[in-house]
Amino acid sequence: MVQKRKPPAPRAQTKARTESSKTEPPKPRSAKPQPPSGGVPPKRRGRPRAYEPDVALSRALDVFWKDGFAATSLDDLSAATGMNRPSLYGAFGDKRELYKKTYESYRNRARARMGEAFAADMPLRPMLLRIYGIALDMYLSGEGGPRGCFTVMTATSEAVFDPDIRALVVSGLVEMDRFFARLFKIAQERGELPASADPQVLASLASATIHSIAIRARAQMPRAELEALVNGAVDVMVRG
Amino acid sequence: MVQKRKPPAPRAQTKARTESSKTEPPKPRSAKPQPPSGGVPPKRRGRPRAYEPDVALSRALDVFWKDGFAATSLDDLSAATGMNRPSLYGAFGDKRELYKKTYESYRNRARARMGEAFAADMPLRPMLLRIYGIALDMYLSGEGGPRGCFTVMTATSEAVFDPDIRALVVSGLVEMDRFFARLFKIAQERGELPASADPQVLASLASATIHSIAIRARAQMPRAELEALVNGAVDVMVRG
DNA sequence: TGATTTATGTACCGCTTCGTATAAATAAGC
DNA sequence: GCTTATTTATACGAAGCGGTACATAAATCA
Repeated sequence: MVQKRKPPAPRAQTKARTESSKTEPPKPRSAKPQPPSGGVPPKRRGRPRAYEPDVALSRALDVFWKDGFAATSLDDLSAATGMNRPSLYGAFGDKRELYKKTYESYRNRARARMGEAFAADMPLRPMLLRIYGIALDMYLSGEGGPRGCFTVMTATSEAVFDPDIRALVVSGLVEMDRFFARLFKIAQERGELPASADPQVLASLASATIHSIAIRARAQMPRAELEALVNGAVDVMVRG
Repeated sequence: MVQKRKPPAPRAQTKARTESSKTEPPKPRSAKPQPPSGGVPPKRRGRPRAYEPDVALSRALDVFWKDGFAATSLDDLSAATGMNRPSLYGAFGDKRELYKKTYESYRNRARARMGEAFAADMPLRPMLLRIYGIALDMYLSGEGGPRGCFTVMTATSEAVFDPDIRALVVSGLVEMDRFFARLFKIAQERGELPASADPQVLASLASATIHSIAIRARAQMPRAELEALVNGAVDVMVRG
C-alpha cells in the first residue's frame, strides 16, 4: 500500500506515466525555468506566471509541515499557495512530488542555517548552544503552534511508504550525525574535549537531543523546559 | 482545523453530540461490558459479540501505528479488526475516539513491558541495555516493516490538532523521563553513579536516545547500527 | 495582425471517506 | 412463542479527494 489513496483508478495518471500519450513523461515543466546565467528575466514565451516558485514552495511547506502528507489536501495547498490545482500540478507534479520538493526545500533551509552557525567557528559549548537555539527557533515556529521538525514529524512517518522519501530522511539523519561529529572532532583537536572522548558517540547523543526537542516542541512543551534540557545535555557532551 | 476532514457537515455526528436525540450521548456502549466481579460470562442480553474488544483494539493499533491517523481509513480498520463499520462505531466511537483508545492500549502495553524490566532490579548498565533492547524490539516489529514508536511517530503529529491526544503524549513523555530518572537515582544511591551526576539530566538523555532510535528504526536503519548507537549512549550515561 | 506558447480558472470525473439508517440475526426474559 | 435487547450486515448519502479537460487569458514571435 503506497500510503492509502489507491491510485485514482488506471485513469490518466497511470496512462500519462506508462504510455506517454505524447512521448512526454509528465515532467512538471520545471520550477526553475533554465540556467539563467545572468540575473535578468530571461524573457519566457507565453503568459507569465502569477506565482513565484520559491514562495509557493515555502507556503506549501508550511502546510505539509503542520499537517503531514496524508492530512493535507490539494485544496489546502491551493489555498496556501494561491495557485489553483492545475497550476500546482503543472509546476510541481502531483501531491507526492510536491511533498518531496517541499521536503528538499526544508532541508536546504535547515542546512543553510546550520551552516551559518558552523561557519561562525566558536568554542564547543557556545557553538552547541547556538545550534540548539536555531533548532528551537525552527521547531517552535509556525502560526498554528509549534510544528517540530519536518524530518522527524512527517517525513519519517511517510518514509515507510515511499523509498524516495525514506532515502531523503536517512540522508538527513546521517547528515546531521556527520555535522555534529565534525564539530566534536574539531573541538577534540583543539583540546576542548578529552582525548578519550568519542566524537561519533557524542554526535549521536547530540542528534538524539535534536530529535528529542523536536518531538517535545511539537507536543508544545514550553521553550524554557526545552532549553533546560538542552543545557543539561550540552553539559554532559562537552565533558566528553 | 481539527486535522482535515471537516466534520461531515452538521449531519448526525454533531446532532447526536449536541442535541442528544434520545437523551443519550453517543456513549460507545463501553468495550468492557460491566464490572464482571467474577470471571464467569455475565449473561448479556442480546446477540453476542463476534469480536473480542482487546483483540480488535490491538489489530486497530497495528494499522494506526503503521499508517498514522489521517491515512488510516475506517475500511482499513474494518478489515483489520474483522468488524464492520457500524460495529466499530458502536464499540469504540468514531475514528478519533478509537485512535485515542488505541493509543492508550499501546501505552499500557509499553508500560507493562518497561515495568517488567524495572522489576528485575539489576545494575544500571545491564538494566539500560535491557530497556533499550525492549524498545528496539517494539520499534522494529511489524509485518510491514519497522514502525518506530507510536507516541513519537503518529501521536505527536496528531497532538497539534487534538488537546486530548496532546495531553496523552505529554504524559507519555513525562512518564518516560520519570522512569529513567528513578532508575538513575536508585543507581546513584547504590553508588553506581558519581554523586556529581544529575539523574534528571541523564534521564532526559536516556529519553532522547529512545526518541532517536524510534525515529531511526522507522527510517529502517539496521538494528546493528541502532544497537551500536545505544551502546555508545549507555557508556556515556553510566559514566555520569 | 495572427500564430504560437505558456499559464490560469472553472468545472467536471470517478472514487474514497466517514458516518448512519435500516433490516436481519441471535441471544435472554417472560 | 412473543417481546425485548444487543449485535451484525447491507447499503446509502453527502462531502471530500486527487487529478484532468477545456476554454480563456496574456505574453512572445513572425
